[in-house]
Amino acid sequence: MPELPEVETIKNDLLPTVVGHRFTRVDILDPEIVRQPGIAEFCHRLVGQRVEGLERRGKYLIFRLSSGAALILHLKMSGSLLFNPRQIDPYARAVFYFDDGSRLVFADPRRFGVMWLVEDVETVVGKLGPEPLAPGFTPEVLLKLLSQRRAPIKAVLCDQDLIAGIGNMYADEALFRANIHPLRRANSLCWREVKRLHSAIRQVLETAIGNKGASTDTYVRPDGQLGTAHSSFCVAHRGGEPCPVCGTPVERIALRNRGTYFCPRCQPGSPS
DNA sequence: CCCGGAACCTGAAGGC
DNA sequence: TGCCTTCAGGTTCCGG
Repeated sequence: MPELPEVETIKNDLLPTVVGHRFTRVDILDPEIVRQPGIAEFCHRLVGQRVEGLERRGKYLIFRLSSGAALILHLKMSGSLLFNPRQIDPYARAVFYFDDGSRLVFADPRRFGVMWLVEDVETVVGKLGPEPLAPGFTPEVLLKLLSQRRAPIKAVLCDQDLIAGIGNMYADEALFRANIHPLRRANSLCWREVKRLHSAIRQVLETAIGNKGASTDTYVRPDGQLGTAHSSFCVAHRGGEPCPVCGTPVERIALRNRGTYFCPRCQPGSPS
């Protein structure tokens, strides 16, 4: 599942290969993947544009174009970007061709992935909360966000309008490292817990970026390599396995229809 | 506004 | 072998 570390890795991998090149052709194989504008206009306005920059915001990937417009991609749960793949991917939804002969394939088995071509990036990413790795994201900022919510802390961490980029797996990992039960109400955390959580969020995300993302499911890097971040996960996707700290079996509960993994001994307490 | 649940989608994996 | 259920989960929509 591409979350912040996976999208950051894809951005870093693609940066040297696409920046400075022009789109010469775009094939849309699944019309559902284009959210805005219509397909014909999307292709027409993209072809001929040079990529001036590549950025990440939350889980969104943003291609800055020479016209001033931007191509924005969201991989959702199962999307991947493949650069010059050897074989045709059976789940290819769109193919971009560049002026140096290279091509970029947007593949997505579950068909949730989407793209926009917009003049103003803010119309797509405008409601996102702060970047958790930006200097301005301090423990004080986190405390303020959490103090306004009484939903379970796990659900709040995954809310993109509050903090951008954290998804199911990294929320579980951050809460484990901070020794906080996922069902605790967000506004019940004390200052020490907020500081621990702030530090845990940054550690978990930075470590995962260093490991080039987590290949738990369909995620691959543009060159086809897998990320290795999942091998150092403590609880995420590890139901029944022993906690690496105390040996207690990792528990799995459902929260908002999402698997939530935690250690009942290292993350004690329940709601309230 | 806040919160929780369902829906969208499809393949893998496990049970019987 | 084959059918059925569960799991995976980012985002959006809807009802309370």
